[in-house]
Amino acid sequence: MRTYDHGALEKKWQERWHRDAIYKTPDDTEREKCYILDMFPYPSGEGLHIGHPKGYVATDVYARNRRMNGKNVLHPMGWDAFGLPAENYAIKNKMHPQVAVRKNIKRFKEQLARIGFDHDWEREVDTTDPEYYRWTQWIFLQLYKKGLAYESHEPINWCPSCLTGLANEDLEGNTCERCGTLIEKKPMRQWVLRITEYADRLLADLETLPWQESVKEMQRNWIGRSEGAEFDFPITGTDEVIRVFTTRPDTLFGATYVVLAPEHPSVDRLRTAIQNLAEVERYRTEAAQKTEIERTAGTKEKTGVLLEGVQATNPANGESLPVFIADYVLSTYGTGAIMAVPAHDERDNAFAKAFGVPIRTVIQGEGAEEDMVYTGAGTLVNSGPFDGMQSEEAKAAITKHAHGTQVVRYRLQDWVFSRQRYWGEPIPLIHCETCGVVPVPEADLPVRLPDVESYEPTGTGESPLAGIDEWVNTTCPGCGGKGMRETNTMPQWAGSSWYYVRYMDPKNDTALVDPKKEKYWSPVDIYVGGMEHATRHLIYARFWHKFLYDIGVVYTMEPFTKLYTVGLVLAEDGRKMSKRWGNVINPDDMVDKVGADAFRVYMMFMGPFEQATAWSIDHMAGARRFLERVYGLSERVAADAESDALLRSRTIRKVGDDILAFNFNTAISALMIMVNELEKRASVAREDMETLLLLLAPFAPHLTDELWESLGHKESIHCAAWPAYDTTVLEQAEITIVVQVNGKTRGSFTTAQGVLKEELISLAKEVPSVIPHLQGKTVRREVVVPGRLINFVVS
RNA sequence: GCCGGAGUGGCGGAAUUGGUAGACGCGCACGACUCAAAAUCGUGUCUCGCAAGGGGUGAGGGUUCGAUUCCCUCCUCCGGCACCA
Repeated sequence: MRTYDHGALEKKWQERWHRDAIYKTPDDTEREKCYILDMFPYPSGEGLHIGHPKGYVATDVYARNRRMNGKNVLHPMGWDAFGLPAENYAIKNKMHPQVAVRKNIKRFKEQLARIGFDHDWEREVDTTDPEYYRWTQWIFLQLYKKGLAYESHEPINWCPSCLTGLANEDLEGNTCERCGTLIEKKPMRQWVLRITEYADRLLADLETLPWQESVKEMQRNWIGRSEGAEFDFPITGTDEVIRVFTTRPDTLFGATYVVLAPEHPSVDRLRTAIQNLAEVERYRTEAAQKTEIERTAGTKEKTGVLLEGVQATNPANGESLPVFIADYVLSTYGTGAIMAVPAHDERDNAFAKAFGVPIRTVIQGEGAEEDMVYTGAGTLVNSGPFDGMQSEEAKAAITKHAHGTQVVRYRLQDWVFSRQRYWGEPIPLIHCETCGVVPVPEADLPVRLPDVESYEPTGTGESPLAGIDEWVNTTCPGCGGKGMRETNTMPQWAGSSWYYVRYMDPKNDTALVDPKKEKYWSPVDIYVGGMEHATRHLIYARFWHKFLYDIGVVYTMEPFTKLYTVGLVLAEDGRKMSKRWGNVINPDDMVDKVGADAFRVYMMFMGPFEQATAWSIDHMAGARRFLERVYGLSERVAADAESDALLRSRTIRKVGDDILAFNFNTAISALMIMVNELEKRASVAREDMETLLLLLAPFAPHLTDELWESLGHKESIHCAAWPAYDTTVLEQAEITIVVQVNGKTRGSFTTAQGVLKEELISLAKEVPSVIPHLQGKTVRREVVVPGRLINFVVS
């Protein structure tokens, strides 16, 4: 008996697949395509994490199955290599980030190769390759030209540890997602993308996507749509008008004061009217520094300052109202100003009680309790001509009456797109004293990232690029005069926002993508990656895709049709893997131990793909044992063995359906059942064995190719056709009918399919274990479920 | 607080539209092989009961001939958003 030496066997097949280029993406566009994509990895210095291969094995299995089914498969891989970790790694190890990235990519590739993936490496992309980021810059220029990229000096999130500005999406609460440091608000010059312009489409088109509900819901929450109205509250004795946003125009008569966010620009314009200016300024300064910390501490205690001498007029009833500034009103949401209705809003209520402002009930609702702030809808009271009206109706009526405007507001904020760090795509703009901001001509792209002596962030609000005079100083493309290059770089999320397009046409140097190729391959049919990208990468990519659609570069509204999120691989102790716990599992060690095939089979068998599951060395050993048994079976193949068409057909159907539905664990279970069956026999029919190998090939590509060859095949099993199941055989198979009496199972019998109801009933009554339960009883009802069961209701 | 997802043996987990709960694997027990062990193979493995039979899918109610699946109330865990007006 031969031995299953996975080391030598896997090496042999990996080399042969490479030699024969069997995974090369076909050029012809006649056949049906399948574009299956992994979220490409960040090539960190740590090497491959165990979570990576789980997703990659799934797409690999799927891709192999599709290829065997005759589809043109695009299953590429690449590197998302710009960004902070590479830069920090480079700083720490005193090497150029590009050198560090190349080194890490090499390591990742070796690790991936050992697991036997079917990626087409001719289409590899690397976001740090100037030929790649040339097009990232090109997209930025198009955004700029359409007015969707703008320069701003607003206060933004600043990480005092990473020394860069961040987008809202880069925060975890009030801390930096990367390093956990508390975020500060810092006014600085920055480039911002107008993603809010696409908020409505990003939200609406979610409905067209067959994604899992949780991801869609996360995006809905992130975008945060609310319908309401805006009203103008004029300030007495000035030209100033405060515009407020509310979702409850029906409560307008209950407004007893107005609150502005501390940063609200009206405060500056009202300086002469404000009698307690010193106090106001003190509060504003405090708020600017303290807000974030206080919010983290979780105190909801209301603070604020009355603007003495300032009165606002309620547009509904002409009432004169006091005006406050308070940090519970956010400058970034709505208009940065609210009308406060303490009777029907928890926060306004708390503030009003703390500051002694009157509280006026204007809504009476069912279930309203004493001492509780009623925030529901109801019947209007104390609302002049609108008394007695219902909330819904009153919203429109009062909006009209008080000359308000119906508006829709989003929680989503524009995408802060500049980073004050070295390792990113340079933003392709030039500042000129006469022409202002001028885009770099497209012919001059890429604007290459120059070498620099120190990659360390400066912390000054400028990137290290600002220190390279010979790079910064250039000629203005507009007037030919003196120009200075933009020194901010793009965030890590830029390159990953369109890479799936590049794979379709990776070598194109005259256009972002050849329209013919884009039309053929787009959209991505299956996209697989981590849940953590739900409100970042997946929103950014959808935004850029819609923009590319608008400018006619791509032809679909959405980039990714199906989305599967990889469930976390936990450590054996059930906790997250972490160096701190010392419970990290290294994929290389596992592959050494049991081989890539057993590793792959285990990863797919460990549980439902999208669910978090703890690693188990024992369970992985079980996967290895399973493959040993397949190996053993192959030595029992005999010409005179009886084949089992029913077993084959059942397994073919189950495995095929399960792979397409991403139910890999039950697919493997079906293969195990087949092996169990075949093992009962003294010898195995060639046809049965070949079917087993074909079905197992996507999961265990090396072993199956070896055994396939040993059966005399010259061509790789991965170029063979997926077997078809025989419908007739399945239809002619006997089925088991369960017999119940009063809903309790009392027996079963087997019969041919399609037997008439009457005959089934008489067969059921004759089942020995059923007879005693019917004796002396009257059958009141006979429930017959075709092909499944019969239930006698007796008394 | 709002929203989404999930609770099934000792463990990972299976169960078409409501139709034999616990497939498959791990572990464990016993047996075979062995001087012995490992490996391998065989048998058993939700629970109470000698058995017939009863109970059982987080808890309690309901609908139904029949509920892990549908409805109501509640508990627990995971994830997202959260002073968003």
